[in-house]
Amino acid sequence: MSNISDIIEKFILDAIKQDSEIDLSRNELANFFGCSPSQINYVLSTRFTLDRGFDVTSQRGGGGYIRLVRVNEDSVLRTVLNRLKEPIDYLGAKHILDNLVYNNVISEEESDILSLAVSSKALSSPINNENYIRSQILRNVLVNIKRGK
Amino acid sequence: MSNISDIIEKFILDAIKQDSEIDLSRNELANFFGCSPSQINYVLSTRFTLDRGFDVTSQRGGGGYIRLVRVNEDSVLRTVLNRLKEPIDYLGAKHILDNLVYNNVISEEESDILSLAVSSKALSSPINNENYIRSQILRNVLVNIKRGK
DNA sequence: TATAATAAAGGTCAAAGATAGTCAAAGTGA
DNA sequence: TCACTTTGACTATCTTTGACCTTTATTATA
Repeated sequence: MSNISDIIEKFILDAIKQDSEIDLSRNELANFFGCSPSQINYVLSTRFTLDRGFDVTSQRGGGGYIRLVRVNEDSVLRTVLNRLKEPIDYLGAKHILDNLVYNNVISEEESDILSLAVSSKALSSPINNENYIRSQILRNVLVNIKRGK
Repeated sequence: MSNISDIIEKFILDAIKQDSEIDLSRNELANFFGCSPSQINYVLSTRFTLDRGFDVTSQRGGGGYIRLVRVNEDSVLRTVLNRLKEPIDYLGAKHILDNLVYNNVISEEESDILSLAVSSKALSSPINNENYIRSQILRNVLVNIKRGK
């Protein structure tokens, strides 16, 4: 039970008990616990996952940080998230969105935007390039959102 | 966190909150914040871009200045759609979304959703499969959507 | 007055610094 | 053995600085 990862996990869990969002310094933590910095990544990636209700973002460079956010868990949402571990086609996604609107998890406007964002037109791409797909999604949403208003 | 660039950014944002156009002195600013003058250029070029709705002009020589202007609302969407003909990284997208919110083209909620939808986490993918990316996007959005501000 | 020198801005870019991320290999314990 | 942990070398990203460059205004001088 006394492996460093568990100890670090407890430490972080304790820190995020009060606030639902905290900023960590990878190097400071590693230093504090006398471990390698990548150990912090290990702890985060094995214990602070989406499945367990955590979201991690970070920034490098001077003043960099690791931001940990505790995510809300709702039973409808949990079911949906489970389904979304698998690939899903547009129609399936649409059904899920309708369902979420019905259950007041998201609003109709939010659903509209999301369905544009995940339409085939937005996502089908000859090349697997993140930046390329990103601009395609935004373009698709923005072009169509104007029509709707 | 505490990197000077963020602090300077806040300072300038605050200054331009009242007037939609301000003149800055590079040297004075650098002096005030105790940083190198070129740091000011760094802040301007990374944070006060056209994508974010700012236009920067300047004059050298005695009595020189840096003029910051918020761009005209009408041209915003056109500029953005034009920009989106090219691939775009996450930070660029975020800037565009902020700008669209500022100009009332989309709401803050819509921006929040979209920025989750096009985050690196949502889009980075080992395989170029539409359905796979779709579920990833939705998952990423839904997991984070409930954190009320 | 016209021109040349100097001063007073701001611009550029590459290197150094400061973080964080990745991945594979080695270690550990049930 | 096998899964989990730990480490370190290498990579990626963002920030900060400084040396050198360009432009413009002002002052000195022929």
